[in-house]
Amino acid sequence: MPRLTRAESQARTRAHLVATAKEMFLAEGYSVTSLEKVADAAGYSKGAVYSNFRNKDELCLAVLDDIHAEKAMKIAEAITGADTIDERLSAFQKWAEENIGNVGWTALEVEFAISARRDEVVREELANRDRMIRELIAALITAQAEELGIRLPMPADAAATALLSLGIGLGLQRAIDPTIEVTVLTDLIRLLAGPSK
Amino acid sequence: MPRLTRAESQARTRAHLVATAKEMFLAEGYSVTSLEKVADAAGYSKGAVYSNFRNKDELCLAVLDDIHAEKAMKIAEAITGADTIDERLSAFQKWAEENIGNVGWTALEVEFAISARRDEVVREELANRDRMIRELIAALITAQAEELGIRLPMPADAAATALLSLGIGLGLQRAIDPTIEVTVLTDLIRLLAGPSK
DNA sequence: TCAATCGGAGACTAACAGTATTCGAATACC
DNA sequence: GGTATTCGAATACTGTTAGTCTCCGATTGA
Repeated sequence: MPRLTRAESQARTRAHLVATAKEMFLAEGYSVTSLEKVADAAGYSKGAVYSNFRNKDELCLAVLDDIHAEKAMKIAEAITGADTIDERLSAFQKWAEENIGNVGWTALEVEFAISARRDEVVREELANRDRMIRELIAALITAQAEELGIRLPMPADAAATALLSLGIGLGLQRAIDPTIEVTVLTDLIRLLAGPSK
Repeated sequence: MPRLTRAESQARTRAHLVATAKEMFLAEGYSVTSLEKVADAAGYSKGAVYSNFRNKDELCLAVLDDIHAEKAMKIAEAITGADTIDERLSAFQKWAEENIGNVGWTALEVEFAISARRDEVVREELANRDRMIRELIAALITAQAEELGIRLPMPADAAATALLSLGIGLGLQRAIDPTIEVTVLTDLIRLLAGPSK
């Protein structure tokens, strides 16, 4: 175990806190998970949290960044391995079942968004992230439609908004009633892809 | 001013509290609105709240009941006054802009759902309400489709789930970024109605 | 008229986010 | 290499909140 410099040591602390917070936020929820519990579970005190993050919201933003990076990797993997429409659809459906279907994620995103929406800085930050995701989805849709020779029944940005909204709404309802099926997502995609059997 | 019986007096207190809480929850949010502020604003003390409601969640459920009754009236009005598809669509769009578009409502529903989901009793209650709304929407869709001679591209219950999810997701994103358009909702309905242009 | 009841008041507790202060070890300077 | 400084982390503290408990006084029923 090599001796750590102050910067390295702090980075390690920060990473520990983010990892622990991620686990607890996803499992228990944002508001019910106190900073003290997170600090305890990670083996530190509240002081460690507040010298690494301005407040609880900043910690959660770091956690969400971590989650997003992970999700982006997974979805990229899922798509690159498929060529036909049907293969891509089933790859997407599998991803959706594991992610939208897994209640914790959407719940955390939504709980944080709702609780932080009164903070103008965080609200704007979240709005930007949301816009970027919608643009990314729209680009993806356009590319897929072009490649597969599909004529979309609505503008790509509207379709992207619809798809993202649907994902959020579904994930949220599943947090209340996990028996709701995720398949509606692929139903909508099929509908967008048109009557191509 | 006639002398009130004890029961009447309590009912009045309860109604005052619900009305005040409704206003404040919608304007400020659920978690940031303390019971003491609600009680104060209504001209009572916390004791009044706790002798009329088991806890904060119960008060919020009463508020949501109140809101739902109001919304149901409005949507019924909107629909009954229209005969053609286009009239109904624009009536619905108007309703959507005033309701989904008005950020407070969705935000309150979602904030409460997320915060109360750990309470098994409330969670089940919310799940039932959600199921009933989906069934109601599904019935509405079926009736409309039949009346207008439309063949739905997916089962009515899936369409209902999609529509509700879309509404929730849209309202939620609008709580973060109010520039997002509500029109996607009617886009989806047109898509469900098929190429009947 | 008087006793029982119960809606509501208000003091209290525990848990929380966030702040202020302090401690000690890694750093930088001499 | 010793000493002063810096700064990450610990800890004691504050203000606010949901929820509890006790008490008061007005309505009720006899």
